[in-house]
Amino acid sequence: MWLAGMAVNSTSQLFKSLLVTSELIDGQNRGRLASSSLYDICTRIHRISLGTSFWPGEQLQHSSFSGSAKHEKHRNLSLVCVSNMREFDQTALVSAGKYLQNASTISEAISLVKKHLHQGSTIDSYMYVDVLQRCFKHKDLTSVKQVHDCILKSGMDQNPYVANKLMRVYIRCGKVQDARHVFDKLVKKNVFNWTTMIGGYAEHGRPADAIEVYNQMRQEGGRPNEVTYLSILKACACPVGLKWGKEIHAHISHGGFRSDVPVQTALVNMYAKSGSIKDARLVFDEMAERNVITWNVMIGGLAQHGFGQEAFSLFLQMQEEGFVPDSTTYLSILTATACSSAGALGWVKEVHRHAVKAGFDSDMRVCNALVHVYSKSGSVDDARLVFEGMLDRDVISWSAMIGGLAQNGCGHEAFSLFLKMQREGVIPNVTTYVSILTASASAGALEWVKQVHNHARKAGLGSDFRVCNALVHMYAKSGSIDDARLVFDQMSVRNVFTWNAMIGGLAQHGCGQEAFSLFLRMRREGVVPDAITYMSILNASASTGALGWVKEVHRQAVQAGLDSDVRVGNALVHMYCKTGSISDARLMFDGMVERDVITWTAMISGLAQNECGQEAFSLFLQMQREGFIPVATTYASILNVCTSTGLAMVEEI
DNA sequence: TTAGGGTTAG
Repeated sequence: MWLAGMAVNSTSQLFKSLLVTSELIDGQNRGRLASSSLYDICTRIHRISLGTSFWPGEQLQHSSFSGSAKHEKHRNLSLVCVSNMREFDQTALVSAGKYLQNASTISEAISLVKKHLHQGSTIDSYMYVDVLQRCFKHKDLTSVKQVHDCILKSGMDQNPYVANKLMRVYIRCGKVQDARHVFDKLVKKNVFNWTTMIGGYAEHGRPADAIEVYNQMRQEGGRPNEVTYLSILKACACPVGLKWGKEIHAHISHGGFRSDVPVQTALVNMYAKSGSIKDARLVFDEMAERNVITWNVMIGGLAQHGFGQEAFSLFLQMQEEGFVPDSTTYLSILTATACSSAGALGWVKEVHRHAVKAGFDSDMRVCNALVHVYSKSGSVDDARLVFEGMLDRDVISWSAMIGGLAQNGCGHEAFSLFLKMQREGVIPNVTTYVSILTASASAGALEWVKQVHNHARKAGLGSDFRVCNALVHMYAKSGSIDDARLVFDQMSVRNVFTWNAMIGGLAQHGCGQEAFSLFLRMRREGVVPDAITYMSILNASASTGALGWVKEVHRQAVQAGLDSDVRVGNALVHMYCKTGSISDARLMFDGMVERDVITWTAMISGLAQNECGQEAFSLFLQMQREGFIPVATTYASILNVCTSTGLAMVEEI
């Protein structure tokens, strides 16, 4: 038996060799011993005596072994070592990684690990990291569990590398709780372990847990590094994360990371995603150095907040400053929200021109975004042009085009494309079905809705609640309230959207009583109504004409705190007018904090229909004084007043 | 060996 180049035949020799080994391990001599042997020895010593983290530099200090052999701790150490050394052979000293080189599959690698374990040979951290990396690649949870079992059996669960890789794999497989379990069991945690756990929570949208770990790290004296900050900032990049994000910002400033470009970029991103675009811009403007990612984050943040024009200016500015936009820059600027703003089409075309010039017109993701954005900004022709020019298309391309057509009143064409995509071998997913089923109502839609429903059933998506929600909505919209009800009744999981779609559908079909009873059932089943529910149920009152119902729903909306929602308010004004209580309508109208053109039109037409022509006309003037632009319905209402009463205001209008 | 800032359909 050889250890650190010495023959080991007795307890005393073993102990001597351990002393030499520890010297070799220590400091600059570390390199003299083959690393595989070193780790093998360390693993054994660790298993025997230390029970905590075993990084040689930390645990196997020279001094740990330099005391008298008579010392009980060392004596025990030696004795246990001896018993384990019986199983110790030269082959185990060969780097474990080499064993796995021949394993082509995960199961082969695991079999080798198990064989090793069974023979009592040492499995070093490299071997575990190697096999765990294979599990990571394939997101193979069953294999991870088997490897974890081996790790526990060989006592390697305290190895920081092994534990860290194990945590990462669990996180990748969606088992954050299992990662947390490994993490909690770690007696000594290094910055990698802390960061991995924080990053895991960030990846799974759990900011509160990430913050808890981050705070624990600081309390226990851990020092976050730049990667820790990147991870915790990612976790806080959501609306609830803002308050914590601000605290971390202060830690970063005090911790000397003010000029770290990735950390500062992550700060910009955190502020943008948590809703404080002003703070994002502040950090961005103060940065002395930036890179393409920094620009992309700021541009994307502005675009998502609806500041399309500003995003576009920044896009030009970055190029003036010598930065070359990449595909992400184009994706960031072409985000949906930005393009819903008025006048977006102009600069979308401008971005498109830039993308063509820069050669990104063949990038599938950029083209997908363009199809989406053109559809959103109302130019389905441009969307079609981009789509047709694409050499490669994935399910996103097809879904974006289908959704764009559906929303722009081309339901039939959307359906044809839906059939074509399948002919070309692309399998529709939930989004494709939802996209096509959110089409605007059109004549003859029912037939193809039924066919889409059939396809969904065949694809095994017939009971997916997102698809069913869209089906309820679309059946109701295309005229078959019975089919909508059939889908609704067969659903095992329903959310507020499901109830809203059904209640809204019934309301539109003049089934007020049925809508009301469904509204009551929804509440009995513990589903909390939202603004849309109240809006729908108020519309249902139109068919019942019952003022009592409107007042009751109004009372409940107040209780739920939703009466201040402009959509609910509009429906209340409208319904009070419809049921003949113009005084209640006016009371509601006057008390509204926020009004839009619909509010004004509802009140004006209510007054007009209830023979209050003069009042309607003065409200019509007031509306314009307050900066609201009347729409066709507003004019129709007010012109009705003029014709019926003979008021000489027509010219003024 | 172990952690890592931005990214398209609904």
